[in-house]
Amino acid sequence: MSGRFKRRKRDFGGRGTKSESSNEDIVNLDRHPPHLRGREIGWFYARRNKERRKLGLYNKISKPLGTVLLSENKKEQIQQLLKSTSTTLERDDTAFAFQMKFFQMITGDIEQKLDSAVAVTRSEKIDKSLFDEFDNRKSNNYYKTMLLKRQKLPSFSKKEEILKLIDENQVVVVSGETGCGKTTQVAQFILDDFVENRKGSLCHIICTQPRRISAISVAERVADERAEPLRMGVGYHIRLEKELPRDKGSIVFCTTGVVLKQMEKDPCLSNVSHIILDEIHERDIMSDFLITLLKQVIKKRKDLKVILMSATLNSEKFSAYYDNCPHINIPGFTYPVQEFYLEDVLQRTGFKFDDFSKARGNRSFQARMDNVYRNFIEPHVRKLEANRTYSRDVCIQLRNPKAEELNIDLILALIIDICEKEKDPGAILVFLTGFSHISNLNQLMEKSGKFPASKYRIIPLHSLMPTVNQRQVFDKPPKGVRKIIIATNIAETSITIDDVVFVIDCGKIKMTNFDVENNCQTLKPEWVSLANASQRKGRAGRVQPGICFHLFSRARNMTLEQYQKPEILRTRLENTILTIKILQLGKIETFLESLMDSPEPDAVKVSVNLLKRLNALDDTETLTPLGYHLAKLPVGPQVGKMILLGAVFSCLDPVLSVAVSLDFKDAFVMPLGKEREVDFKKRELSDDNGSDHLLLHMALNRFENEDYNGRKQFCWNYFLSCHTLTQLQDMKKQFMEYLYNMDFVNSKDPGNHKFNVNSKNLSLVKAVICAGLYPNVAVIKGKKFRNIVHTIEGEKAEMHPKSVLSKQVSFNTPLLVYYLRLRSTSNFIHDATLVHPLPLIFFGDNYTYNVDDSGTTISIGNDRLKFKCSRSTNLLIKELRDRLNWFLEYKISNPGVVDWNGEGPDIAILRFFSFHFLDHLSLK
DNA sequence: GAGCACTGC
Repeated sequence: MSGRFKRRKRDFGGRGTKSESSNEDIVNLDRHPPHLRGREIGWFYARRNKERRKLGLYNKISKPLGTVLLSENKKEQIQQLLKSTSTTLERDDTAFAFQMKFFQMITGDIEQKLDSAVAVTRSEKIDKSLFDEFDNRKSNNYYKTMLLKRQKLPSFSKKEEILKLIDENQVVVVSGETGCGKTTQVAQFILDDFVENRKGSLCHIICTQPRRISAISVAERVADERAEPLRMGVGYHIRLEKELPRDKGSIVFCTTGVVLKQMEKDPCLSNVSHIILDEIHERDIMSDFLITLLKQVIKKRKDLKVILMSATLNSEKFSAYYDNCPHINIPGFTYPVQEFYLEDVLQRTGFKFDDFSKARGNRSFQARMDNVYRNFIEPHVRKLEANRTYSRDVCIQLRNPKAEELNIDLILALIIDICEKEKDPGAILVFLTGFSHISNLNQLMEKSGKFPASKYRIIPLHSLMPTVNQRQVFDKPPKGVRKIIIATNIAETSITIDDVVFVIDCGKIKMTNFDVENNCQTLKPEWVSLANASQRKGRAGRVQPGICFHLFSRARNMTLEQYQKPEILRTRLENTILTIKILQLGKIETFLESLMDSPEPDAVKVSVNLLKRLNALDDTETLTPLGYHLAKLPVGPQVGKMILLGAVFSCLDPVLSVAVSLDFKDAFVMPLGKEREVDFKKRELSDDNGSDHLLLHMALNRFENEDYNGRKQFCWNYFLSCHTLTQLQDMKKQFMEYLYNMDFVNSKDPGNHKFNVNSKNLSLVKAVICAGLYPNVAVIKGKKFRNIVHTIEGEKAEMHPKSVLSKQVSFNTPLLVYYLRLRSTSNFIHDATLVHPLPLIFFGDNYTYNVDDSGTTISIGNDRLKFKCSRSTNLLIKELRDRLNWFLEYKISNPGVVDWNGEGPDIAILRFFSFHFLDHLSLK
């Protein structure tokens, strides 16, 4: 048995994969091939340089970044330490015991677990009490009035048909537009039917919702309709908040993620009789995942009923996916909304675009695109000309390529026009793409002088603006005052404003995508889908007939996609892959191929490779002990690793603050026009510590240490959202629960001193952040920081202006780690922490060294980061690094609270590492 | 010099 768990040469960071290039021949050529002409030559060099950068051949990363120096005194200390700890780190027996336990946890598959599924059990006593309760309620006056209202909903007329279909089939698709009442009624139909037939104890319904707010509000609504408080027959369960109803004879509204997490423990969904998946047409990852997973579950649980609910458009797709299961459509009810398009708006306002020939960026490219547009629009304009429904001017404007760009002046003209001509005093809701457009329009409206406060209430609405939580969005304004809301697509689903009568839809939406080739996320405006356009339109008809203006032509409307791309095709897949693994769904590719829409194999490969590099998956794509823990934590793998190391290094509180802020969202708000002030306050709070991540810690830490009034004041002073900070605080507590269940901590208070021995040691906290975020490393390019950095993948990137580092001018290290790189208007790194070389040398993967005439060169991460040092320094660092990584791997495989006051030799290494080393290493 | 929107026992 000895040697089975021998100290391995592997890094804690895991093995890496060699970078590959399909263009090696190009990279190696010095000059372009002679047959190329003109622009082709330029493209050749651009492409070559990009490839070279990716291979690390063409930037300063290829050279050593400096020399690592250790003082003689320090060397002496390390030698002592190595001597004193050399014999004690092999603990084969305990490690092996854990391995066996772990092996049992990760092998096996979901089929086995499903085999043990049992049907929901019946209790006649409960059946009777539920029946009596229901019978009593029928004479309750409030219930009766609510019932009258419910009976007016279109879904009520289909009640018997829906029940019959569900009774006769295991899977049913119910489709219907907003207003048909399917979300609130279908679950009640089922429950009431069971109760009335004296089998209420057999009924426990889960209904999933894609958003937290809808889960709560639907639950409250349904409980109200049943004239009972929450937690009797109706409840909800979302992350961090739950009001659960009784076990039997009840309905729970959950977010999809909650159900998926529950299925990690109980894939059979024991005790559940019906699962309703609502809003599945939105195609978010979690419901796509659940739809596929349920396909396996229902094979073994024949008594479990699945009801898929979607919008009407495309609902056949879901039915087809479930072997053409029966499908019922409920007609919707909303007030009629008249739709107008760009040509109508131009006619109405007489608006004229700028001359399109004015230079806009890359001229030749633009000229080509302009031509494409003119060819596209010409047939449509010809038709309009023939019909003579629109003026000559309108046709001229439609031919202008600028007609396809988002034009704030046009929107302003339209708003003014509505305000002048439309007698109805209803609110106007404008859909824009983002912060800058909202800000611009707001300014233009102010400057125009046509919107005095006495007659208009203008409300910008964006997730980063404090207005989101304010009442004024929903309040009906006084008589004679018109409300104008300028919003992002937050007003499409998340925020519902009832008194809207006019909608202006700019036709664009910002979408994230995952660019596999460049291994980065993108955020770019795109045309809306028909589903978006119709959702936006629907916002005008909630209380009375309305009008919707789409700012694109009818010709463009014909080309729009029906739906947005499913989320699973637009995002990184690390979390999805970990979920597949923890649910024991077998081979990653096989499961992903069985989804309704499968991600590209390359996208899967990129994510699998990162997970291997993080040492979460081994070469056979099996979870490692680290991977097992990461899959249990509801965060991305890098943030999860950071949390685990925060526990081991006893700096848990600050690391948790950073982790939850990165994974959820930071708490900073951005009132319109206060951008500079916010930046200033952020820098003040960050105290020049060279880290956006520590800033997140500072914000939460200061908040937690204040009393109620102090918190309010603090949030006000530093542009922070009290609500978000409280949520973050709750999330920290939730992670303590997880860590407690995993045995990494033995109490649930994140501030407990036992887990925060080193929390004031910010160098150590930074090192833990670095260990988590690796391999997201970048090198600052010049001596003077001009915001330009190179990632170690060889991508050129720019520091995002919101980062505190974007204003910093001098640096004591050329290295930084980051969480998010997002390509929007530029390739931006959104957040960063400056790090010294040593944490990278210790936590990076693929440590190698090379000795030649010029001395010793250490390199990290497949030769992407190089440092010079003396021979003896290299040997010491290497040995210390091996010990540390071995110990960390041991700790992860054998979770337990690290006793920092203990005298064990392993503690000696951790203590040495955290107290004596991190900032004392100089780089020349 | 810039920030679509969601979500996790």
